[in-house]
This record gives sequence, structure tokens and C-alpha cells, in this order.
Amino acid sequence: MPELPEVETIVRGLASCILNKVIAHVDVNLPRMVTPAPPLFEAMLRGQTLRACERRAKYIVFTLDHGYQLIVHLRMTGRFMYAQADDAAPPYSHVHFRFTDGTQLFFADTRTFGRMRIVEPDEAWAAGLGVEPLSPEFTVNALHALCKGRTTPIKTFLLDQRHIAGIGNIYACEALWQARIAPSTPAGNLKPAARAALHAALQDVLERAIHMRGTSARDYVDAEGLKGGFQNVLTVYGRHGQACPRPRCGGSIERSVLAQRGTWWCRRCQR
DNA sequence: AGGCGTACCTGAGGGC
DNA sequence: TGCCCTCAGGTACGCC
Repeated sequence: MPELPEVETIVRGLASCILNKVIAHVDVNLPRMVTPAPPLFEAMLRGQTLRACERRAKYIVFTLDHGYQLIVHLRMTGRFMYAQADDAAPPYSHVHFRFTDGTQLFFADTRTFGRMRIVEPDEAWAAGLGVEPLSPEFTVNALHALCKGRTTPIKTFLLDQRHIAGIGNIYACEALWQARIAPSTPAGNLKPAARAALHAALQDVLERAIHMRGTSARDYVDAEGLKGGFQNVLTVYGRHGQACPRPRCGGSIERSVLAQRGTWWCRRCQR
């Protein structure tokens, strides 16, 4: 389901709903989703206050009183749902939190790929993640250094979270279209102008998507059940056979497969 | 080291 | 109607 803009939207919504609430009770219905295994997982959360709710890449990071953190990855269909005291559990609810004021937080996930993990205060759980694409550290020069010498297709490179962390299939396709770069171009072969265009396109696409509260291509809704709006302005993702939206291009969007992922692009203006 | 294929799951949608 | 196939916003792991 979610890439950086969707996770950012979820985190902002959660922060407004649950910050400083005290966890009264936790129930895990699908043990393989959580680490450590229940019942320790529940015990480590019970009685804790949620002191922070932040995003790193596509991860949601809750900081607890005792300094441990709860790290959540939604993978494809994971979803947080904030609910009032007497609301029933949604379908596919696998982890249930109840706060001392009676309100609830459900973690629902149709495909059950989502994962939650409690990490120690000084644990380097994010050590393998690349740079945040909207941070000051992500400069054109930084992008150059990361791409240098790589033969892997630029789209595959963008999806690799060890280099830049937070971009997924939708925004990789959209940014490459905006920068007029063919998805199969070897990352190390990008000319300086193309690298600069890609850098600008990535930041622009991600910022616009956050502003529109993410993309609801199929399932995605935020913690309050609201859909995003970016699906209404997608240029290429999922638009196989349609005309390229670039003025006077005249090409049409095709779908190919790169790194086992659907890839939408315009052969005419992306080179 | 880096790139590729497969595995993990369920549901939606298209073709026949 | 219903069966069968493909596809889906992601990552981990094993193999070369």
C-alpha cells in the first residue's frame, strides 16, 4: 500500500489522535506479525505512554516511555484505524490497542505482510536504510555519488531502500516521467542534467503527494479512514494505453516489467 | 558486491 | 455462474 507520502500522512494523523495516550491493553491475533513474540510483545507495551509518532522511510516509529520504540512497516495492505471506545474491530484486524481513555487503535492487514517490532533505545534498526529524499542531505551531488558506476536500471535503483529510502513503485514511475528518463537507463549512465532533473522531480512529486495526503490507488486510507487525492493527478502509473499527458508529446503510456514490478512510462518523451 | 528470482498472502478483475 | 489466470502501493532471502 504505502510509500513515503502515505506513511507521512498516516503518521501526522496518528500523532493528532493518539499522542500521549496510555496503552491499557494490547491483543495480537497473528503472532508472526510481531517481534518479540506474544505475550512479551503485549507486556512490553502495556502501561506505556506514546511519546512520539514519527516516520523514517516507510516505517512508522512510536517512542514509548521506557525509551523502547515500536517500529511498524505496513508493507502492501497494512492499515492503522483509530476508533472510538465502542467501535467494532474492522475486517482483518490482527493487532488491537486499547488506551486508558477507552479509544482504540486497530492494525488491519488483508495480505498480512505488515510487521511490528519493538526495538531497544539504542538499537540501530535503520542502519541499512538510505537517505531521506526530502532531507537536506539528499542533494544532487548525493544522488550522483549513489548512482555512480551502477549498471542497475534507474527505476530498480530508486526502489532499493538502501540507497534512497521511501520511494515505491508509484512515485518512482511518476518521478521518472516528470524527469523524462527511461526507467531502464543504467543508473550510472545518467547525464548531469538528467540527474538534476530526477532529483528535482523526486522532491516535487513526493512533496505534492504529501500535500494531497497520498495516493489511493486501491485500498489506501489514512488512520482516520480518509482517502488521498494524488491518484487524481497521476501521469503514468496504471495508465497503460492512455495518451502521454505531456503537452504536444503525442506518445502513449506503455507498461513493461522491471525488477518484477509493473512499470508505466512513455517511450516517446522518456529517454 | 550486486543483481535476479522467488516467497510471503488475499482479493479484485478480466477472459473464456 | 464460475473457474483460472494475472496483478497489486513491499521487502527478505537464497543463489549465482
